[in-house]
Amino acid sequence: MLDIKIIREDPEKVKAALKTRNADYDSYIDEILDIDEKRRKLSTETDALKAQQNKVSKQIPVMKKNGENTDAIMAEMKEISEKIKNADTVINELVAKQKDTLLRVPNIPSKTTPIGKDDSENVEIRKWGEPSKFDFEPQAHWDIGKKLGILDPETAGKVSGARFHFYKGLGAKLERAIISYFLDTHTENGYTEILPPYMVNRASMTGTGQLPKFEEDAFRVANNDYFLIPTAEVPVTNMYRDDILQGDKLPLKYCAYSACFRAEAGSAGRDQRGLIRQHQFNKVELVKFVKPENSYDELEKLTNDAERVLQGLGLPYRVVALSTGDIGFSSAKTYDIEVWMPSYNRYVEISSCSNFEDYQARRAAIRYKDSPKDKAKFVHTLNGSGVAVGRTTAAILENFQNADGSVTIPEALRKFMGTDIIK
RNA sequence: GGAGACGUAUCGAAGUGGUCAUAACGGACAUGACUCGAAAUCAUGAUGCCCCUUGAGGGACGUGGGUUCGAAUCCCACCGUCUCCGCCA
Repeated sequence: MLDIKIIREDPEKVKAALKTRNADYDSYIDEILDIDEKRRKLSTETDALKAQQNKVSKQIPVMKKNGENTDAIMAEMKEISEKIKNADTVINELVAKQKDTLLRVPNIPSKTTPIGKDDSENVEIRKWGEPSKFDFEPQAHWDIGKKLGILDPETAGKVSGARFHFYKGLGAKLERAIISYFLDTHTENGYTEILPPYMVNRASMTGTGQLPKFEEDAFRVANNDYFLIPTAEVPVTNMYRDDILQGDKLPLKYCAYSACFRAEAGSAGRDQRGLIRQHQFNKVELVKFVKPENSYDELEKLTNDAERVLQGLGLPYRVVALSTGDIGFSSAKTYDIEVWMPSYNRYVEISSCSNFEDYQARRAAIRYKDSPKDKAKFVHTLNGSGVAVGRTTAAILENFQNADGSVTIPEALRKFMGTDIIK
């Protein structure tokens, strides 16, 4: 959520900044300002009435004690009371409308985010390793998985539906090994491990920015107002919703494995085969709560921490800075890490590392104080996949496949797998 | 699922319709005294948050409604916590 104060101060600047997202929020900003003006005017008038009400309410018991008649003054107060009630109803409506509109306006991109209309204008920052080369015709991971008997989307189609998978035997064990390897690496690197709830309430989904605008992307539980989490970012970031943290405890660093659930509305036909786009997938997420002055350094570190696990597996990847037209709704700056995927013959997103600055913190009211006397300030929140597990499985199957259809297990996973090859 | 209790500052907690939410009382915290230093003790002191046209302004007692001239206090709904019973991995 943007600070209403900066919108009030310089609406044109805000509008211009949002236009770099290749979208137009002018009407939202105008509406917010219009409501704001009405609200402030009415609020000031009503506050004066309330001041009078408070004053007289203190006089009434004194008058009664002195045996004076209060009928006239109470009748007068009843009128004021009515006026206040009516005005408060209107104010509440205005506040709700303003908040709802404000919640639908995305974050302002960082000045360091490259300007661009969409993903075609993302900027490659660095590469690690070289795209895998084969002296045979490489197969896609869905074919490898099927032949090895470790991936079974057909049965999942019967049991659940499209975009679900059964992992079997060493396939299931590989997924579990990757999760363990990721978590071990991050905890050794100073992140505290969290296993969060997979269902959260509406306030949490609003806090991180999934609601109110993107409800169709989420799975909602029918008999509760709960949502299946699209990422562990949601429960982990909301751990501190409405809290004031101690400044000397920052930065807080968490890593969390969770299953993730996405409706994938609007992606019909894309990535139909394999593990790339599923309704349910596994992911290890990194989340940080930091002081504003450090947040961009922390973003670099967080991205490096995510890269570390790919390096450990020997998977070739590149890092790109997303352009203003491609960054997510809540983000000010995002680096995507893309792993080389032979079946796509290109790099495919496996992690997205973002600095939200105070956008989520303001929505979720996550603040900190350096000392008890200081004014509470919003923290900056960051998160990034560390990294997507299903896509890692896919990348391992494809990049480390052998001519005979077997797959070599990366060294780092062998202690979890108990084998060096799936065949 | 059934029954009951409870949600007030950093924590415990008092207040159960009015002129103590500048929130009693206690702890924690800060400063000082005592001490080689600490603990204990004594003294003093500060303390949150939100809104605005910054005023001897307004809001805020889990959240949202209602009753009333006036609600932390009474009523309703919801959320959460705890205890007992039932069920259950």
